[in-house]
Amino acid sequence: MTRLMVLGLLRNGPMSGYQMHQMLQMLQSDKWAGILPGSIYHALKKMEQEKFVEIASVEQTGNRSKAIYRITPSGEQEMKKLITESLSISSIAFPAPLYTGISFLAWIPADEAVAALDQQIAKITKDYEEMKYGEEQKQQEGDLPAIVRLSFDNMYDHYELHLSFLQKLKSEIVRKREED
Amino acid sequence: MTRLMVLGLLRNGPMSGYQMHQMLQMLQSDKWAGILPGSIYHALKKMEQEKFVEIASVEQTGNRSKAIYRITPSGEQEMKKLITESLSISSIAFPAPLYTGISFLAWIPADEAVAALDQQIAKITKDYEEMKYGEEQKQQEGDLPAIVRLSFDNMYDHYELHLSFLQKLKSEIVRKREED
DNA sequence: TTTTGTATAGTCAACGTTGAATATTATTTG
DNA sequence: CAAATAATATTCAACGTTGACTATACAAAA
Repeated sequence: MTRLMVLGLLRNGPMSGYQMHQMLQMLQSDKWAGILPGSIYHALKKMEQEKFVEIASVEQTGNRSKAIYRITPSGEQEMKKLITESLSISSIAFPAPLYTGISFLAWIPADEAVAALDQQIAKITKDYEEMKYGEEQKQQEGDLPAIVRLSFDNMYDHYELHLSFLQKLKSEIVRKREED
Repeated sequence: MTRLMVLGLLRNGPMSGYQMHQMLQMLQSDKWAGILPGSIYHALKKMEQEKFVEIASVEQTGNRSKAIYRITPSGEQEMKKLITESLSISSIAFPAPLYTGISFLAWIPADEAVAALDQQIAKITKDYEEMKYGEEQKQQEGDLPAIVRLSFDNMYDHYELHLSFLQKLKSEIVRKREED
């Protein structure tokens, strides 16, 4: 996934690893992709060996230098392969850490569980609102392509599904505590 | 997550790495947790060094031997810490590979994209049905605790949300192709 | 103008995951 | 009963991720 992201970004013109990192932050794709700088540089080094990318130039600023990478023809082939792959594999993702925690809920006091869930709810709610706000801004710069619209809506659906699940969990824990 | 799973399993009595692997498969938790044998053995070795688990005994079957691990008191403390952690961190998960593929959809022919999505739809549909079937079986062994019920329902919601998203994507790609 | 802070640009060791490989025992099939 | 197949039990090298660390350049404040 990191590899596809890197190749995809380079497909719109040469750039440095640092620029990629900045771009991912601007596009909010750090929210769902979570690609850290280290992974970008690693992917660049690796794909340079494999001849999928190459250094186009090295820009100097005083004593500091940055490497500008470019995608190669065989890199473009690889990119197409990765796109098809990423569409065909199962991308379904479950909140695995939460499920694991739930499996062993009985081993901690109900109060602690509720407090922990409240922390998560707060964090997700904040992310959700930031995303909604960030998108309203974009809305004003003309309307988005239908597919982008669909993807954003899907992200919102995920936030809503997850928040609703967390709330139900909390209620059930509280209900059960009252029961005893 | 692997660590919590391992400690949690050991909390119900000593067992071997191989038994853990089998148990995860039986509980369908391989569906959402996706913990491979290698990770289990690695976690056991690591946590043995950290004194969270220890070898309770070594069983021999002819020439082959298996190690039975047991959780230690400090392992139980660690487990509680990990439970709280897993409930408090943000567990929201997006279908990142799919989103990445979508971002670069324009670089492959629409037909290939649709074919790839169809593959994914087939796979997910199959998983979804297997899960539904597997659960009907359990249903008959008395009803499940409310929290388990909630978690299963959440898994179904995830399957349905994802399938619906994939269908919408397909439609939009087809619509756009017709448009030209 | 020096210091403080922040943006730029990247490296690297430690860590966990993956999947192929290994080796032994148990079971089925011809 | 021999051969093939499956189940048991684990190892390990290759790989990617993480996050802390380094180091330079630039801007702002004191």
